[in-house]
Amino acid sequence: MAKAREFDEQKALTEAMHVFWEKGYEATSLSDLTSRMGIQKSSLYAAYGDKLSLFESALRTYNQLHAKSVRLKLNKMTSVKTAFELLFLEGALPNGTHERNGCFCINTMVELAPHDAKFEILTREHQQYLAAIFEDTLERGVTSGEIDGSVNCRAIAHSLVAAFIGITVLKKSNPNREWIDNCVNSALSLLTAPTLSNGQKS
Amino acid sequence: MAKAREFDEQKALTEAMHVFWEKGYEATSLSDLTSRMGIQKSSLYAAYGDKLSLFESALRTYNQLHAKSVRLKLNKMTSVKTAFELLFLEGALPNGTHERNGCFCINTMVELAPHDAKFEILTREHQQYLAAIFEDTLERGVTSGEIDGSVNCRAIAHSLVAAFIGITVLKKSNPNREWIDNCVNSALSLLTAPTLSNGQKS
DNA sequence: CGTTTAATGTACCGATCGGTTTTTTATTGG
DNA sequence: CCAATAAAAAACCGATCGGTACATTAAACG
Repeated sequence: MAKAREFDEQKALTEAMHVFWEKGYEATSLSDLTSRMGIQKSSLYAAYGDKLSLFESALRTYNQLHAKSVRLKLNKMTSVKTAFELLFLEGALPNGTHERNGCFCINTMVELAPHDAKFEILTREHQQYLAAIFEDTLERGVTSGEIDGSVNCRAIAHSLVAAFIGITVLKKSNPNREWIDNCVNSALSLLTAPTLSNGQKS
Repeated sequence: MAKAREFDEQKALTEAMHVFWEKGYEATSLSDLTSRMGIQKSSLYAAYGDKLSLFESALRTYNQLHAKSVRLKLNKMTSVKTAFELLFLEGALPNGTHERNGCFCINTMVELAPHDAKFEILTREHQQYLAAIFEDTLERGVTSGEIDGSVNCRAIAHSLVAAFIGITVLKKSNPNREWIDNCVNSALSLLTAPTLSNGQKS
């Protein structure tokens, strides 16, 4: 046997996640990473492979944390509507991170998904996962009677995911508060005012 | 007097726009630009300044083309609802560009707006401009009787902009067709089913 | 304790980055 | 036809890029 790894692999990965999250893939240099992770380049390559595969690991870490955070946030409130309202207004930052960073997965959808099939898939799967969480939450609302049972929960979940993306990205341009409130209200209206065009499959 | 510029300044700028649009700011190198623009580095710097200011010019060009394209698309159809449906499904690519590129302005909101105040402002102003176009279109629908006169056109326009962003970004992960259709239907439902939560200011 | 073995620190790699300087070319006005 | 002038081409710049090779250190086992 030989030396054991001196640094906490998961902790350093979390640091990498924050760097990539803040700056994006291209704008992040190896020295950005090593300084924030507190390790040397050789250790980085030994533990995580090259820059792109480290990025992938960082994104997978984020997606897990994010999904857990979203699930928690939605389950915390008894009112489904209030839960979504909070989620949309605040986002779901795994830790107390700067709001301007937005969502790491969304950022990656924009930067890498169009040019790399691996990230197209990875980001799509996360959106599908979020949609499933949303759908579960909506069905909880149906069960509790808060939401009309005639609505198509899956279709609404799909729309809420897109609304979440739209609001998250829009926030990056620092629009006024009223704008965001309007968007949130419209999104929430989907679960109180089912129209014919929404309740049925195609 | 001396030599006149040999290349078409506006045409080369349009080429630069397409490169930045496809690859983003960081991933685009000067040689990417010069080869696509058909000019040398010295000409580039003389005509447009450094990389960042060329990017800014390219984005401004895009925003103008995009706004014009959106306006045209919305005014082409007599039915406001159909017009928005087409816009949301197809986006508004100034020329026959690859759909996966999405919207250059949205891409910039994600990549640069959080780190550069100039682009935060520039992208926000474009969203505001789009919202104004949307609002005009909605009011046209109210005038024609297609849309209920009690709706808050500005609030709905705000929401439609966010929905547009959400759908455009979501598309980059290549979701199934049903998903997009659900999102479009939900967005359109905003202009047929005004709920109380949406019709009033705060 | 000493050897093995892997993790770390350091020096290094060619390539390319954004940007500038210098040289060449061409055009226009006198 | 000839300066004057500016555009275009090409050579050049230090810095940094992602990635690697090698030397050093230290821990676990016999």
